[in-house]
Amino acid sequence: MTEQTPDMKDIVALCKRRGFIFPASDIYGGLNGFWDYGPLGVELKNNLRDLWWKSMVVTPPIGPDGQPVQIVGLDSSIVQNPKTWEASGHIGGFSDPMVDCRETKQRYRADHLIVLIPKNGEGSWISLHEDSDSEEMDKRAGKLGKGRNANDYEITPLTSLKTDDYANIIAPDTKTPGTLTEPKEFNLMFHTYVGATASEDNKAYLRPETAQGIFLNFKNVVDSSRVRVPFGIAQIGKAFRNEVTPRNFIFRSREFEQMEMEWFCPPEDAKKWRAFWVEERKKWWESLGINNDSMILREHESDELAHYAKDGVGTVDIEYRFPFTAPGFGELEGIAHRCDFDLKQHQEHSGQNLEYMDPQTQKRYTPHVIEPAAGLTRGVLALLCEAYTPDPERPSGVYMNFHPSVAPKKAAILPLTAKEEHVPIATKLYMDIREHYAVDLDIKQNIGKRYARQDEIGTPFCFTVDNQTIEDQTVTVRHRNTMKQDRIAMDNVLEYMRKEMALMGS
RNA sequence: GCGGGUGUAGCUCAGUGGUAGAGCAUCAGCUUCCCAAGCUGAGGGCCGUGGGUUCGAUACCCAUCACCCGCUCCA
Repeated sequence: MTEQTPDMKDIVALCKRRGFIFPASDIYGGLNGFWDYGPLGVELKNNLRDLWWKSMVVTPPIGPDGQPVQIVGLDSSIVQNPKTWEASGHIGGFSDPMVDCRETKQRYRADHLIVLIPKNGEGSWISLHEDSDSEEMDKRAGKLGKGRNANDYEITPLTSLKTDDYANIIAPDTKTPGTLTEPKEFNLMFHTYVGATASEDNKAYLRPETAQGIFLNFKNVVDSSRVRVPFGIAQIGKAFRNEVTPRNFIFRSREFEQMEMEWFCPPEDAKKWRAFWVEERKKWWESLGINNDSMILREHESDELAHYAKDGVGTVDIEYRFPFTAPGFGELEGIAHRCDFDLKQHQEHSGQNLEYMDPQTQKRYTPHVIEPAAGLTRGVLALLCEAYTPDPERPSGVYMNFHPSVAPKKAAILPLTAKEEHVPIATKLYMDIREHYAVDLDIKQNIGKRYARQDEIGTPFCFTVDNQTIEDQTVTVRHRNTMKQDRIAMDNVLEYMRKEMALMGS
């Protein structure tokens, strides 16, 4: 690929101009971290959503044993009993106390700072990042403690100190004490109140991930659907995170949509299944037209693993080279080994038995979970970025190279002129095709303008009715990417589309 | 949340202390048998919002909101 990385500004502008994505509550000046999907954006998003559902629930992949794997769907509510989030660790772990340095304007996670307290009680206390090695400690101690070294100090986590002591603490990137602010809580979960009165008793949360709804329903699904481990439960839905800094268009927004599948398997098979799902998921993104070179697999370092994945075989991210991360990559999907953390937690907090009884071996155990969790809205962004293709050679200057399976419109039916003879034929063709595919009928303005418009919204095919159509019932097919034309029988348009779309998809 | 930048038509932008322009888009008419987004015309903005200075603010000052970049964050 020799093409340049497109500029995010141009993509955002096209999204607004053509009705893919608007700032949420635009007429009131927008709202930080929220976006609305316009007429074409919702088509694109729904296409992606439906393709995921199909690949997971309707036609799940063939497993290692040659048989299709078993996955069922679910749609759980956004607001759950708040105990859910205590059990999941989100109430404790999803809020990080932060301290700011007034002098350097740096911000630190309070639980990532350590403090050196002089053993003899004299002099300032020195704070450092917790991962500082002894060399750095000696250096800071020497500089700020007048020649002392780390051995002259006690090491204490900042979080165990009182805020009264902060006046005597030197922030990690300064020389004078007393510049640290007191810790502020950043809870990333939105909360609300259930019922008419607002009080702590009926406080509830908007889910920060869809996954927990699946774990809450594990027992219900097992008891009602004849599934047997290994099997999966899939869910698509909105999730909410009160991000400190929403950034990069829809990449990190406060309201977003996830496509998550929890795959329950025997603990000893976790590794095998993780490898299986990584492979499957990567193939899936490729099948939607995401270039293989634009994606990488990235194994999480042990220190960045989430609390639920600490003891497992690890997490792999499928990352895409977004224009704002290039030449680096940003997360599109994570495949995590959540171990038995969630089921165990919910079993403990709810008092319900969530173990699985294997009908063959008659053994009870808690299944382990492999979780392919993809961002639907991030997927939309990746599709937009991938499709955006500047082309100075054509009138529109740009076209959206969507894979036909995700394109909001699969074809446009165009009478070459607005003359009486062309319009009724085109209209009839449109009425036939729209039963099968999302298509546009566009009559107004000259043909060049209409082709250009379809290029900008990424319509793969245009079928044009002209004078020859009247004589021999054929139409021209104009291809978006090449601008080349063929002529085919009007009766074959549907079949042609089927064939071409399969071809482009392979 | 901090620092810097930006905010003028649907989009990209110009502009001035005396209440606004271009290109593209949109719409209409014309033209057109294939990219000729060609021709003609029209609609559309109290210049992000709220204050202040001023006889007068889109312009200067303050605040606020949104977006962009960098921190921070993203279990």
